[in-house]
Order: sequence, then C-alpha cells, then structure tokens
Amino acid sequence: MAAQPPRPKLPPLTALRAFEAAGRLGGFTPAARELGVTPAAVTAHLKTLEQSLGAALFERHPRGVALTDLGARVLPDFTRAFRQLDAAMQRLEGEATPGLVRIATTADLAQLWLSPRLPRLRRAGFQVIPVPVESPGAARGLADLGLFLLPGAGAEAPLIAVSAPGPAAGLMALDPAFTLSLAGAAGDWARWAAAAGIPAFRPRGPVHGSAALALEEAANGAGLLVIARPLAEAALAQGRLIDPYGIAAESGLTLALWPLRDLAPDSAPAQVLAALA
Amino acid sequence: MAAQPPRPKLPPLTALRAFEAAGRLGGFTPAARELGVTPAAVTAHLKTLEQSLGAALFERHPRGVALTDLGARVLPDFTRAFRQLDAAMQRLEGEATPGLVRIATTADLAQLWLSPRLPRLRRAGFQVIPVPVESPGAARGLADLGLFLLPGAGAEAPLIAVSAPGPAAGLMALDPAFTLSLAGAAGDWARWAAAAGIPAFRPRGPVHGSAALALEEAANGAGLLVIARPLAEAALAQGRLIDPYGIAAESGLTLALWPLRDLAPDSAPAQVLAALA
DNA sequence: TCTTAGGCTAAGAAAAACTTAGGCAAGAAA
DNA sequence: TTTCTTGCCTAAGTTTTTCTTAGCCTAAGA
Repeated sequence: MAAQPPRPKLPPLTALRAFEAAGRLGGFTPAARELGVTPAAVTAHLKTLEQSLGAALFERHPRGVALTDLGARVLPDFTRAFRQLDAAMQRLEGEATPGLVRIATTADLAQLWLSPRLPRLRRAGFQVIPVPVESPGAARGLADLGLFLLPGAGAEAPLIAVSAPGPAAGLMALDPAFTLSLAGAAGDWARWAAAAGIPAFRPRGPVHGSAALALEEAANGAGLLVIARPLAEAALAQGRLIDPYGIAAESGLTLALWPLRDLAPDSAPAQVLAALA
Repeated sequence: MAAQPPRPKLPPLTALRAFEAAGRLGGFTPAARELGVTPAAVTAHLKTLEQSLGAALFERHPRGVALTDLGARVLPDFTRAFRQLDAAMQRLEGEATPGLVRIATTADLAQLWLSPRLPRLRRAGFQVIPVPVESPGAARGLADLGLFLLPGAGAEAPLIAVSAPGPAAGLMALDPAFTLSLAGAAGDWARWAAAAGIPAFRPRGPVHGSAALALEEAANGAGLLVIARPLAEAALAQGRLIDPYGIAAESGLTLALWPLRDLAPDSAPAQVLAALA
C-alpha cells in the first residue's frame, strides 16, 4: 500500500530540534555540541528549515547568529514542546526498566568518583549507568541525575597536592619540573601554591588532558599533582597516592549531584541520589 | 569537530511518532495511513523502539495490536507532547507566511467545491492551498481547516441525479445501463432511487473512482449520475449539467468546514472560514 | 598583523527510513 | 467446512536523509 499523495511531508523533526537548540543556546556551535553533531549539520538543518518556511529564523552575523523576530516569537513554543517530549521519553525509559538510573557526568568523575561507588549500588539492585557528557547543559534529556564539579560557594571540593607514596617525595622542596598539571584547570596550581605560601610558583611539568591519566602518572612517581580532592580520594584510600603537604586550597568548585528532572519520591533515581549525597 | 562519545543517541523521534499514532489510533495500519507510510514501516519503527527500550509497548494479537500496560501508561504524555509540537509548527508556518490558509480535504472536494471559490479568496489576499488527504484524521497537523463530507444530521448535502443537458435526457425512462456510479458511494443510487419511487432500481453502468471524472463523463452524455449536490453545483451553474428529475434524496452526509486547531480570532484561517461558511 | 571564533559550502559517506513482496493466523463470510 | 479478508510480520533492496570532512570567509580581539 503506497502513500497516495506524493508525500504529505510532516514537519522535519530533526531540523526543528536543531532550531530549538540553536535558539535556546544562542548559536549553532553549542547546539551542535548538545545534539552530538558537527556545526555543519546544524547549518544545513537551519538552511532546510528556513527554505521550506520561506522566512529567516536567524540573522547571520559574521561572529555568530541571533534569532530574528519570528524566531524569537516561536522559540518558546518549541522549547516547551521538546521539553515535554524529553520528559515523556525519560518517563518511558524509566518505567520500561525499573532500577535504571542514568547519571550524566564527565569521564573523569565517572571513573574516579562514581565508579568506586557503583558496586554497592549495583548490589542494592540499581542499574546505574554513567552517561558521559561534556557539560551539564548537554545532559538535557539524557540522564536522571547530573554529577559535576560546578563553580559554587561550598568548599566541598578543595584542591590538594598528591604524589606517589615514599619517604623522599613529601620532603623535597617544590620543584617546578616535578609537577603534573591538568589541562583546563590552569588556575589550580596557582591557588594551591598561594595557600601553601609560594605565590609565585609556576609548574613546568607535563600537562594531562585526563585526570585519571594524571593520577596514574603521579602514582608512578612522575610528579606532584594538584587536583580536586574528590577525584583523588579513591587513590588516596588505596594508598596508591599520598597528600605529602596536607595543604588544601579553595578550588571555587563544588561537587554537585542533582536531579535533572522531576523525580518521583521513591523512584530508583531518587534513592540513588539519597544514597550518594 | 567530531562528537566525542560514539553517539549520544537522542530519542528516535520518528519511531516515537509512530508509537504515538499507533497507540492513539489503535493499530499499525491506521497509523501508517496517518503518517503517509506503509504499515511495514510502522512495524519496523515499533520493533526498533521496543528493542532499544527492552520492553514491549504493544501486545501482538493475530488480528491487530493492543497497548501493553506500559504503553497505555505513557501514551498520553507523548500525545500531548506531539500535539504541542504540531501546534508550534503550525504557528511557525502561519507567522512565516501571513495570509496562508491550508485546507485539508479530499481531491474531489478540492477540485469541485473549493476550487471555484478560490479566486475570490485569492483576490482578498488569502493564499489558500488545498492539502489533499484521505480522511479527516490524516489532516492532523497538516492544515488549518478541514473540509469533508461527514456523516451528520443536516440535510445540507442532498443527493441529486445529473446528466448532460438536452431535451431527450430528462424525458427518458430510467435505464440501468445509462447510469454512472461512484466507487465508495454504493448506497447513493439506492437512496436516490427510493426517493424517486423506484426502490428496486440497480444501476449497471460504469463505476468511477473520481467524482470529477464521473461528472465529466455525465457532461459528455455518458449517463445519469447520482452525486452529492455540493460536488455538482459548479457544473450545474455553468450549464454543463442539468438536474433533469429535480428529485433530491437524503445522503446522510453534511458538507462540513471546521477549524483543525485553535484559530486566533482575526487570523487568515478564521477569516477564510467565515467567508466560506 | 595575526589569530581565533563562528558560520558557510560542496562532496562524498554513513545511517535511517521506506517500499515491495510474500507469509501467517484468526475471525468473517459463504 | 472452506474461503476470504484483515492486520501484522519478515527479508531484501532502494531511496532519502543526515552527517562528516575539508576548506573558505568575515570580523573581532590580542
């Protein structure tokens, strides 16, 4: 049975989602990140949509885009609709597999903080799966809980310096070459050094992109690593690393675990949230 | 810039839409009709969806399908969400091209009833486009107004018999071979003949699938055609056809024109509705 | 001036969606 | 009973959509 009319052509859902994300986030590039595609794909979607509409949704500026009047007027409707759709999908997935809890987090937090806590939760009957995302914003509709280091008041994630255990390490004077740094955490060393009373200290050692890797290096004796304590706790507890100076600095970050959607009081996500908090 | 994780995999929107339609309409086949695809496509979507979910949404019975408990529980959420999405899309299209009015109707009504009325509306600044659909249900989200012959109380669409003008035609006794019938309107001749006082009359002439074609044939003198008056009015007004017997029978159908969504009071669709009613 | 951010385009590749064709089981019709 | 019809399923193959890669362009900021 073929469709009689050439093609009724219902609204291009994918393109609409691209529009919604781009409008809400204020650009094609962040939208692409959220959707998990390249910016070129978003460009193409918007082009299609505007063409089929016969009207522009964004003004193109050389440095970015801005919603047109029309775009701004209709965006909230789409945001609402997609939020409802996401919520419905979440509910469906939740009800389809009771006990399932998805936690959106970074790869580092998943490996270093969440992973050690999973066995206990699994034994309690929860099927916890970490969903790796780049930022809290990208978690939209993908998970029940979010776990991130966020800029925030609490001093719950202090910076500490860690190194391999052994008598020598802790006693050495600070050597700029005997350091390990994390990419994207440029200020951490400065903050810690200031707290340690050496404001002018500049690390010169290798920079790692992954906290897990940097910790591994540190455990192998490659240098002194400044890192948020929650990420190092497991290794400290195992004795693979030590905190030779015992100096903690404010990181300005808090380890936050919070619901990404409304949770039914006794649902699996709510229970896991309570268990981890 | 490639997406880091293999693929965050947002919900398969097309499959969700198939689920929603199938759930709401109570079967895969009607859903396929509404979506303008074959039933096999709907089957495949549901299979994908249920597989990725790890749970069944429909119980398969040999004669059809029924929502499972889970499916029934979540369906309303999806219906609501998609309705909102459709509404947003409608609003977007409406605002993008002011003056645009889409009327969902059958090919016959579009050609025979709507088409003659379009020039006046076009001159009034409305861009009216008929959207051909098979049934009112399939119009969901595709148009602003619906125009159909519906089973209904009013006698607004009586059946009449028409033929080519000329002295002989009207005077002839009824000849079963000198008839034209419409496919899908099996009872029409019987009703009209009953009203004419010839209850046992059975037409034997050719059967046409399209009212427009049948009217054309009748105008060419091929026979007597029983048809709902609204469809023949234009040809009668032009003198291309006559109503030789002057006998009208109840068709049980009413020509209905109604809004398929909420219309803003002074919007183009509302004005066109008022002008046509 | 150089660099960077953000978007655009074209071409080709990958993945999703759809159709066709045939099959099966149960209720309806003969 | 037998036959027909309805509604869904499966497999194979094709079309359409969606996405990525790679290179270009403009303006703002260092």
